[in-house]
Amino acid sequence: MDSRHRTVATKAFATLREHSLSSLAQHELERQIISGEFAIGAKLNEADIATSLGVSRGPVREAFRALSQAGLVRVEKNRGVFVRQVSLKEASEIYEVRAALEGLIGKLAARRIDAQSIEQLRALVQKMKAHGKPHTQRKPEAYFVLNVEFHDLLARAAGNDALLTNYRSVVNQLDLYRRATLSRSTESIPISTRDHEAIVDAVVLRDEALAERLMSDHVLQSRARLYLALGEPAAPAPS
Amino acid sequence: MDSRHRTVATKAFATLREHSLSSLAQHELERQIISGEFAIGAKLNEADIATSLGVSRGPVREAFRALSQAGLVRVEKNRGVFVRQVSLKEASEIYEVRAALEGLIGKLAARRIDAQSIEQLRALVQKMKAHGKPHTQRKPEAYFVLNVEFHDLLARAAGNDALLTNYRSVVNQLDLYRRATLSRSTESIPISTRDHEAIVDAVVLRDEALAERLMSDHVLQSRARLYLALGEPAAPAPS
DNA sequence: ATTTTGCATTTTGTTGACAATCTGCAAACG
DNA sequence: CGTTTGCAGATTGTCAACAAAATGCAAAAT
Repeated sequence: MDSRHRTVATKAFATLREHSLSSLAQHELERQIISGEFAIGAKLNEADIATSLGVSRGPVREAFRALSQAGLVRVEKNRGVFVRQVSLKEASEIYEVRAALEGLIGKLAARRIDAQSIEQLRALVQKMKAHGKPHTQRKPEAYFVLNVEFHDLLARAAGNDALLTNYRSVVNQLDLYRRATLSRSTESIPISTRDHEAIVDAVVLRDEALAERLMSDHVLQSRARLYLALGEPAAPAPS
Repeated sequence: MDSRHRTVATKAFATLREHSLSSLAQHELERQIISGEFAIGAKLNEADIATSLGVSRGPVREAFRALSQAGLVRVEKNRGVFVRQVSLKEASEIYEVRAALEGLIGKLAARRIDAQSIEQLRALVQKMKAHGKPHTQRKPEAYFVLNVEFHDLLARAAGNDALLTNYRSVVNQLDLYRRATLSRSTESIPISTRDHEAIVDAVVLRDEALAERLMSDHVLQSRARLYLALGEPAAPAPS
């Protein structure tokens, strides 16, 4: 037997041994929702999804329940499951929660980040800087990915699993709103990059209070830019 | 037919019309877990629970998935579902997240609380004060309930649904730890009551920064008292 | 022409049955 | 005596069938 094939088979075998079909379905659906393979508000048909995943409806229904609790889908009894629509008001509220969590991430990362993570942060900031230069016209989508990685790296560096879990859940829900409004491009790359450099500096200097404030403000400024881009009359009252 | 019976039947009918058996099972199991009807770490047998709820195993399995996402149970493939055990380390991390959320709750409540909620807050504080007086020996359990209501009332007054949802989830998970260690009595009623009065004052005066700081510190002091009661050598480094 | 009614189809909700896995214990083995 | 092996029972994982509800559409009624 070809060892390459045997390896693949072994991996699939190991995966099925430790994960149930429900959890596989849950993670695959989460990936598809976040990556945009389902439209916002789209109806998720149990039978179709079960067929496409090669399982029966039971595991799919279980996955739906978990995704509902995670805030990624909305369940209507006897009507179906839909990719969650996040309204502007909801997004604004979620941004406030995210700002509080990111503040804590900044504070804890400044306290606990290690040398390797600092290097990775700096490398990410350099890559993002390149995207800000006008002559190098690259995809804004690529910048968005780098930005997500920057924030997730800091969240991991904070060394608090409960915080990391809550943070990721909140970010996922905000992504639903961003996708619905195609407002990823409201990111102002030069401003965002300046923020990121200041944050890295504060973290490296172990200035917990500064890192906390910079992170929180960074998120609230994102929210403000969002309102501005939408031409909304007024953002929520400033703090 | 007795109108009293008809009313009961109508209510049950209406409930079944809008809620699926899975969501009913989910909420009932959540109630039982939080109220302590299941021991911490206890194994939840699908068939037994299905029988006791009068449904089949399907809806129970769906409820388990949601509860797992909510952090109330732990699922082990082919082994079963268990009431989540929260370790001291995890509890400490969750406390940090809660402090950040409560800080935001304080800030937003100071901004938006209405007169009625203020009255309810003050009534709760008065009730809690009565429990602190030595001559009136009442159950510490009763104080615990009032304390929960105080914090939940403030969380509602913050006027941010995403914040409220996250807050309640975090509090539920901390309750699992408190129950495991029987550490509800580590609450120092006089200190806690002084904190509460100061918080209400700050909120009523619309001092957002002060309310934010008081709420956050209040939670972190609870965590510190927890470490003290356990005789742990050192709480995490102060901020 | 618009609304309403009734029916066929589709989709979801729930259940019971079957397959796969784990657990506990006892017998066999070294 | 301790370890291993091999059942037998119990429990979980998955599936397919049935029941209940919603949807879409066409025919009938106003």
